[in-house]
Amino acid sequence: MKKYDHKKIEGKQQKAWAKTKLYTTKEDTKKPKYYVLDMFPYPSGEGLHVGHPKGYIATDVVSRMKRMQGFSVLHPMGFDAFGLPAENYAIKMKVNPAVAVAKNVARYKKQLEILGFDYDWNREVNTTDPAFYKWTQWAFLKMYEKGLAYESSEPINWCPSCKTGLANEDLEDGKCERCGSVVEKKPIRQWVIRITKYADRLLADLDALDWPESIKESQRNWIGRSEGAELVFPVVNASTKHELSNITVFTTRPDTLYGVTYAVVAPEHALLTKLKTENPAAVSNWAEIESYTASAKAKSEIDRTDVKREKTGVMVHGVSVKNPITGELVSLFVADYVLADYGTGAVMAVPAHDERDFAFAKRYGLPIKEVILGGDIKTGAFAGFGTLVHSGHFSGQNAEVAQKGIVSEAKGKWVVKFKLKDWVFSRQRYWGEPFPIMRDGDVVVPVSEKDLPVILPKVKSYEPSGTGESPLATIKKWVEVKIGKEKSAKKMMRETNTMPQWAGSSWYYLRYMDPRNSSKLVDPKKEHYWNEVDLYVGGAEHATRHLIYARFWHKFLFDMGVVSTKEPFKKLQSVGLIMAEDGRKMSKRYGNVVNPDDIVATYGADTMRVYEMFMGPFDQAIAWNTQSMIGSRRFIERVWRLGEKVSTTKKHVDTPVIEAVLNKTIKKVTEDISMMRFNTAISTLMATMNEFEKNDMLSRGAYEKYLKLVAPFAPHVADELYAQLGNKKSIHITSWPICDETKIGVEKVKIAVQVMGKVRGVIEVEKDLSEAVARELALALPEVKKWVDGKEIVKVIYVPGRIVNIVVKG
RNA sequence: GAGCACGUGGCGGAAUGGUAUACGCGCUAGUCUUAGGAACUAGUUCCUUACGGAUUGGGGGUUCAAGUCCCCCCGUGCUCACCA
Repeated sequence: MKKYDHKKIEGKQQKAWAKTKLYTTKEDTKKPKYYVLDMFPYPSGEGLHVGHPKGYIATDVVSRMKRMQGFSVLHPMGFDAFGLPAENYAIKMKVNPAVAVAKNVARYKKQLEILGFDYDWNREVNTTDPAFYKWTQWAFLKMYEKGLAYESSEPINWCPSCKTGLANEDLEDGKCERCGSVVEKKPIRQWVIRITKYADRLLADLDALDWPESIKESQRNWIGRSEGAELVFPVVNASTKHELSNITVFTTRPDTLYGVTYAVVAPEHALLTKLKTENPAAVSNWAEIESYTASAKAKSEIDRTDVKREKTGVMVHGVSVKNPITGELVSLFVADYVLADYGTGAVMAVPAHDERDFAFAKRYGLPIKEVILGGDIKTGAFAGFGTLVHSGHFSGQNAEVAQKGIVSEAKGKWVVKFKLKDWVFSRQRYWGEPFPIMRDGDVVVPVSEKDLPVILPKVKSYEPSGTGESPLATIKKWVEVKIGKEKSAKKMMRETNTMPQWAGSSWYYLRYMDPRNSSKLVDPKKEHYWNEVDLYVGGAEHATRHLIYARFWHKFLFDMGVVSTKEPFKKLQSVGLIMAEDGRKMSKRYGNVVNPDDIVATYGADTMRVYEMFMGPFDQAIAWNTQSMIGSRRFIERVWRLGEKVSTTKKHVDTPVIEAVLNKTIKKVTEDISMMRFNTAISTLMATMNEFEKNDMLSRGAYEKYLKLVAPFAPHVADELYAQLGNKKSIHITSWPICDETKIGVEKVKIAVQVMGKVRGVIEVEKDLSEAVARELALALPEVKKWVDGKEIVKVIYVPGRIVNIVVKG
């Protein structure tokens, strides 16, 4: 037998697979389908490091097994390339983003190809391809038609360095996720998507998904549903008691209404401007108030929401607010611990039972009135539900029970609020999908469907202007559109903002089903065939951004009748990060990056694949260790050498022990791959190898079955060895072995004999041995006798195939 | 501060409530080799000369039996964080 030469084998097999179009996917209605999807990469200038392919290897393993199990498998790959990272990179390298992206994509593709994945490259998509983004624009157009996309000039997060507005989801600790700059609040005209309209569905449909609980929990947290009451507090002139206006507060604890000792509005609250215009004389300290609101607004989000900061605020002198249930007048404050964009921007303060109100009241010497017995404010933001006191005729009732009555008596209404904000959808940058929107003066005119796509023009200068307009605004030829041919034709102006990076990735998985369709986003027949994504694998960092946007986009398309499922991704699996050997993140900055090209050259793609699946539990973060990888290489070499032990005579029959081991391995490996427990699948294959090596000869049939189990992990060497046995067909399109349970059962098992729970001996018996015989055998063991003699046997527990436990007394 | 994970040899880790430490790395000894390495063979949780004992972050509990279930504490990681 020749020496194992990974370079030769891997090159040869990859060529053969391409030549025979082994992985070309078809909608085969005679087969069940399986759609397994990777989160497509964002091709950066640095190329892939060994951590990136971990998830791709996993989907490759699953897809190969599924194919062998008779499924028609869709396992596609594409590239997400619009947006800030590509654009900032292009600016830095002084090249056009389109050129940089094409180069990076080519490099990524090459790096992926040498790993021997079974992607059907005929279905490749790229979000920056006009044939693709035509449908991103189309969906936006439909959202606009349905009133889900609207223009707004509310202050939004603005990154001063990237010179663009950002969505809430794009922030990390109040900083720009891309460049780390502290984000400012700035009023910018922008397109916003009413994702909040889907908040309840996004929340409710989570329950049925087969996703990691932690990711579902993050989404619930992000959507942040809370039920509570809106209560109206009249605002009155403090001396005349004359009603000037009113504020609506939102509270989840209306049962504490009797404990309200003051009220607070956010610095941005409309009441202040309203009072200033309508009743300026009612308030005596405008200067103080205005200086406070101005400084609050000037603060960055990060400063303003710092929990450790002491709470500040200013009393609004001259006005009081009236408790809607007691008629009591309490003072009004402006304070920035109340957020303008949550609830109603105004709260009723109950310092006795709310931690934040308590801190504020203590600082400003405000009254604290207890209304719930046993409500310890130190235990959390809110008191528990105890018995009400000092609460009028509600006193003595359970607080939770009393809520309803209090709300109705205060003439409040029950409402549901969400933390989720509408999606700020425009960026003042060049490298993104243009909006299919024009303007005739102030009137918004959507581009008609037949004129899609609106192609992103080539520009000389694509640096951001910082003015709130994108660089597209400077291209007069593109911005001005003539409607009609005659000289008097109307001139319209194109929208010059572009869409955010997350637009294309919100629906790309649908395009793989029908990537070249120019008349439809996806053909309904194909959509019906592939249906939802059966398995989606990617990083947990997308929990609250991509995975929320994509679910929203999908639900919208469902409402439009474009897709037939309510949810896009049936099962989600997170992939754990691969860290560098030093335990830090792999980064050029630290100089600790391991390049897969080098690993493949030295050890081979099969070794790298096996190693990454063997390292540890798939969803756990783990440090790379090149030294440890040698074990995977040895394993492959042992599989290779095992070929020498394979019997050439057809008559060879395996021993019952070998048959049992093989069938158990088939069962375990099949289960483990299905459950993404790749590390134990491989350890089982290794243990099986140890058993095989103890034997003199192995039948060809047994070896072939074993090779099939190895094939998803090490596809090149498995196919090569399979061919060396004289097979003409690729191993990857043969059928997956099935476990023969009858071959497992006959085997004798070693079971432990315990005395008082401590193992004292072992007996080798038939699996279904009767209790009486087991007891007799166990008690006959000298090492057991030693511990039992002279003592009374209280009872004997026998679990067939597992254990005998003798309980003694004395 | 809240939520969610998690804590097992020198290291990565395995274990439907049923022989803890599978599998792999490393290490030790041996074979082969001019040598080194590679490869192969054997050994490798700890204490003890041995008999035996101890052991899954610490403490308690349930059970014939606990790494696994329950309670308390300590530690680590991730996510969210003034959401009324």
